[in-house]
Amino acid sequence: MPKVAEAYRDARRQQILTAAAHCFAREGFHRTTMDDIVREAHLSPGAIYRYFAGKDAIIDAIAAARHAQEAELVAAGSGGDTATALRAAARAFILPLDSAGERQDRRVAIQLWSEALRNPRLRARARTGIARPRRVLADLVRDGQRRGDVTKSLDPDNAARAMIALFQGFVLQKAWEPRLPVEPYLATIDLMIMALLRSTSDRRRARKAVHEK
Amino acid sequence: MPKVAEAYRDARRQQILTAAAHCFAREGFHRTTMDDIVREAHLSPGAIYRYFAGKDAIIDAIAAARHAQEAELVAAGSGGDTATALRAAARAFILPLDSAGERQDRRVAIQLWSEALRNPRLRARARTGIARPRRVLADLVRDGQRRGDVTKSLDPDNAARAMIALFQGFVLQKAWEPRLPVEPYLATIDLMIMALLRSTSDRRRARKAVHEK
Amino acid sequence: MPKVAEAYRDARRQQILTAAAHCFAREGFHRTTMDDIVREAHLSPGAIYRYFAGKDAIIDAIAAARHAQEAELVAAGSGGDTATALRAAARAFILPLDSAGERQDRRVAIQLWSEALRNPRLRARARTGIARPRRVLADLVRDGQRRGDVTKSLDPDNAARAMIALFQGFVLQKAWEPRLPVEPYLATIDLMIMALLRSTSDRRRARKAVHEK
Amino acid sequence: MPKVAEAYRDARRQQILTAAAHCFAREGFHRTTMDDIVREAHLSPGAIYRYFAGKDAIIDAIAAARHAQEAELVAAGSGGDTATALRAAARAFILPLDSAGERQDRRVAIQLWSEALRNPRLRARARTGIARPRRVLADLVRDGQRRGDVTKSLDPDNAARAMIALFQGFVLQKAWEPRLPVEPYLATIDLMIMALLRSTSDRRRARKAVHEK
DNA sequence: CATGAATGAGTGTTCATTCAT
DNA sequence: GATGAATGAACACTCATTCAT
Repeated sequence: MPKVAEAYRDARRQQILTAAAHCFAREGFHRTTMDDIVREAHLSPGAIYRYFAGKDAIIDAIAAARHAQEAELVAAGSGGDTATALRAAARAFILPLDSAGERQDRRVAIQLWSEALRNPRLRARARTGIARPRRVLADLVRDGQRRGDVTKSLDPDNAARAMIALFQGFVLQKAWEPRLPVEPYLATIDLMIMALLRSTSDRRRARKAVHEK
Repeated sequence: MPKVAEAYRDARRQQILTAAAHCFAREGFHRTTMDDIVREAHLSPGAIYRYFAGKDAIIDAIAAARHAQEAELVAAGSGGDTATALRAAARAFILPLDSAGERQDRRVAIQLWSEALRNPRLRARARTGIARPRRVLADLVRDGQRRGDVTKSLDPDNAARAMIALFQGFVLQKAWEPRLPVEPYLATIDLMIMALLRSTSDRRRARKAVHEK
Repeated sequence: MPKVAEAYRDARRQQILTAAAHCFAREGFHRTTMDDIVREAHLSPGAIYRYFAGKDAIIDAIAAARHAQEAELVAAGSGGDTATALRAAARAFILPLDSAGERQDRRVAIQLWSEALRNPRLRARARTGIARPRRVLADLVRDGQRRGDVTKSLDPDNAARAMIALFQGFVLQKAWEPRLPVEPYLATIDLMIMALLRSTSDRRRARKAVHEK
Repeated sequence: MPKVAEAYRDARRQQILTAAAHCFAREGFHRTTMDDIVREAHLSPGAIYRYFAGKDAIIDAIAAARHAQEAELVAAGSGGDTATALRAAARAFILPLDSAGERQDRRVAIQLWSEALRNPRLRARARTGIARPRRVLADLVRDGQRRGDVTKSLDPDNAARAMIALFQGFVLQKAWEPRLPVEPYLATIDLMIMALLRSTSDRRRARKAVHEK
């Protein structure tokens, strides 16, 4: 396996994936023909089949790339206190939604949600793709609970699910209404995070105050 | 336009829509052929085209039915104080997700999310289908703010968006993992609602306490 | 066979034929669906099949009606000398081509020409439909030859064919260019007829003159 | 655009057109299925669609080929005196009608007449396809008039129309009765041509004779 | 390795005709 | 007789994939 050849292969693969992503975002998986991708990638049909087993393999590779990218995002939101970490995570995911590239990728992602219902491979990817962020977020909640920032009554895993849902739902809503502003939503999420944290600390403070009386 | 004939027509339409929904949930819009629907509905191709202009019209009719049904759900969650109303709404939407029928419908709904990206008619349906619940929820928040149950700093519309997102995201996660239990998630949402409300009342109480000093 | 019922039947048949002719002229045989005819005739599909065995039977009946009508036209052009009779025939056929009704019928007729190529029944109708006019015209030529108005060297049957061709070709050209004026063409045919007649009489006169010298 | 590839493409196109023409002559446009053409051309459905956008495009290409071929025929009949030129033109068009290949093409042509009624593209082709021969023939008549061979009272354009009609009508009649002999018809046309020419010269001669008296 | 012409099963849809009411 | 809902074979066309060059 010579290094050069491998780099060449990767470049070609990337070229195809980029072209395919464009087409998919524009027309959807099923309305996009292999010929569309061929044209967009400036290649020949035969060439594409040297790099991917078929249309499904391309979709799968796109899903893989997406999840890899998301894993990096998750890693970013770490360090600091609970509130800071959660808010950083929210920012990391939601702010990019206003960039054109991300918007395109998210249109594809929504289609992957749908495909995952029928395609076991994609479903597995979707599940594990979500598992990692969920674990990270749940750990953050657990940390907060240990520090006393967050109520013990909050189930870390379902809280993580909820945070992810806040993101997924907004991705969807923004895909349907691209001009939807991002900041107010982010502010709302911040408020929710703070409410969850403050409510406990307030209570603690309140309890403290009572004790001090 | 005799009553009987109209009722007959509606019954046939429903028969087709039910069959189509089954197929769509099982195989997806694009992998479902008209012939699949024909077989499932125990009809002939020609018969179907008497009632729907084509496959797209069937999908559209399913979307319309879905949104009509959802509108009813929203109406249910009204009356009582802010917390009760919000929790009722959450229950109304999330609890049914464990029933087989709803699960099937939600699989179709997720595909509609995806289709709405490219199909303007469906996108319009998606937007208006979400607009009504959003208004109801936003009004609930506004009511809470008027009563002093909810911080003024919470933007009602974006809070409503967030609550809808909490639902949409969970629909998605549950579609990928059907055995995912519903109650813990609901409990988590309850906690979030209470946090938002308590935090303000706590603060008020805290402020009061300060004044009383 | 009661008279009333028979008249009723004929009226219904005519109603269907008229509707069909409209559709055929507008859309052509093959693009016209039975449903089009049903709608245009304000009847039900079943009703039509009580009067005609099928679409082909309707086309056939239209062809029959057309040829019957043409047979009447031919009968009109009789009596008087050769030139008068021929010119009358030309007028009888060509002048109506400017009327809207005839234009519609001719559009249908041209399609019948085409159908006759494949449909033996229609071909037989086309042949016999043309046979009668041809005989009448050929007889006219023969009369002229007997009177000495027309050269003996003119084959009566082929002369008749030529006259019919002059009509058929013009029907076609006018169908493609509906605004094409009819009179100049008629004048041209008149001139051709006169030329054929004069040429022989002139020659005779010329011969006479030589003899008289 | 390499020469070889272009030649290859043209050969394939021709192969399809030939196969289609066979089918159309045999069964008519509408009774011919794409599958018939596919079988006749020894190709696959997909292959055909690489070369033609659809059935209509094939019909259109056949019409184009036909008119191109006809344009060549017209060019042939030139030079010499009026009578010779006209008779040559008549021969060029009518004599081939006895060959099997031409007979097949004419069956298709008659269907094109019919299609042209509803298909604007084909109608345009029919009109311009006839316009050129008409101009050539009209010019011939005009030349004759200038030389004094033809009466000034003959309208050149309508005379040309008449000659074309003589051809079109005969094409039709021969399509219905393939055994119809060609020569007697040609002889009849010759006589008509000579009558038109002689009548004027005779008259001139007659006038001369009167003057000489 | 690359090309792109060819494949052919499969798609959504139509429409002449039938027949229970 | 009349209706019009239902039939289902047939159609034009598509497109993921292959493979000779």
